[in-house]
Amino acid sequence: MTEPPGRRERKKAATRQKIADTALRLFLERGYDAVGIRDVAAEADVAVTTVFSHFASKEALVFERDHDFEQRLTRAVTDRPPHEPLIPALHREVQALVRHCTAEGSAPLRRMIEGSPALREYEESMSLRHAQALAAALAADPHLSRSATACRATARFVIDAYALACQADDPGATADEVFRMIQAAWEATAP
Amino acid sequence: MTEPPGRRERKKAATRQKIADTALRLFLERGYDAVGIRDVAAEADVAVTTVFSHFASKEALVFERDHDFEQRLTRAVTDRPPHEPLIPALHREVQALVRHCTAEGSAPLRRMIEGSPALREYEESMSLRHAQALAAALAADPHLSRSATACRATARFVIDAYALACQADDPGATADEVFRMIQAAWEATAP
DNA sequence: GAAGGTAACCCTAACCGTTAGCCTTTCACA
DNA sequence: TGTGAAAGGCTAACGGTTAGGGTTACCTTC
Repeated sequence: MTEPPGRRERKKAATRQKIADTALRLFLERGYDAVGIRDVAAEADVAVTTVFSHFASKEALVFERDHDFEQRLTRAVTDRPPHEPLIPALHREVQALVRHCTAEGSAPLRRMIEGSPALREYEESMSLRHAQALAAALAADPHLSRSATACRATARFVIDAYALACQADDPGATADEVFRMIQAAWEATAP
Repeated sequence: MTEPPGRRERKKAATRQKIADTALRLFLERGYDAVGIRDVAAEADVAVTTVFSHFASKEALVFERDHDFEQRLTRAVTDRPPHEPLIPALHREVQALVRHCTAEGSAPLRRMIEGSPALREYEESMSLRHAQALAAALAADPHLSRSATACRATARFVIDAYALACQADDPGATADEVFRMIQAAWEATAP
């Protein structure tokens, strides 16, 4: 993953990283709204067009590492031991993700996101994509012969659990409680 | 509600309506992305600033009548007969809302919304607000002594049911199926 | 190792949604 | 009738985003 696949791609990755690091630093220093794309570009010493060739939007600069999220959720489904029940596997993974997102170091970032309507909206739309990916993973699992609707609903419920837990006072307990509900909902779909 | 409370307010309402009608017509004629705010303002014969004094954003022009939505959901909770079970009441209301949204005349509008990422994202963020209002209504109901987490989760599940049903091939059956899951989830939270 | 192709990057200028500042008209109410 | 305020208008600008067109640096192939 970190091996050199050619100078060109290494330079590209370095540029991307420099932009992301600079952006996050400026956002945290001065506030998201107070920093313009032109500021980020200038500070990272690249052109504005270069920023947008690496990131689809200003908001995307903040959520650089969210590829993980989707993959971790779907892998919690696809990579679980055979015959391991689905919901506890998802529960465990969500708990880990919630801990990651409510960890000490993430507090300023979290506060920034909650403070910006644009960022909250963007995060919401990411959640929708994650739910769709998770629904696809559920539908593809041969051990779970559930309807497409049941898969889609369960996927959204799991994303809801994550979102609720991240904002809750006691994230762990909240995730536990919501997953009790999800477990019951899932069992109600048994064929 | 439709009585004349003074000329000024009538004129204001007329302006607002004219803007909304013009916008929707132009959007459907030429496509959402192909119509600018300046076009809408010119065609409605008002200033751009007037458009934004009536609507918070371009997307809001499309969802003019969504105040209904939130109120209908919360009223399905607050106005239901005493001791009527919660979930069937919500189920019935969601079915009605889904029928409304998948009716014949709504097809072009629906297609337009689905075709624009900006509109989809906006609708998502509206959903979040609706879920919060519904969660508040659930938490306030004296007959349902459930935890705040249970209320919030159930509210999101209900919104999920609506969203899934609106996009499904068979909206009615989809809502039924998801509400069977919600019923089970809700029962699992009984104190 | 030289030649050609192309990916990454730069610059300029613009588009579009949105807002600020300030002015004019029109209504409500004393 | 006069006065304050709300609704609306005009102009200019800001900030995210993109198009167009050029330059450099890397990879490939001979």
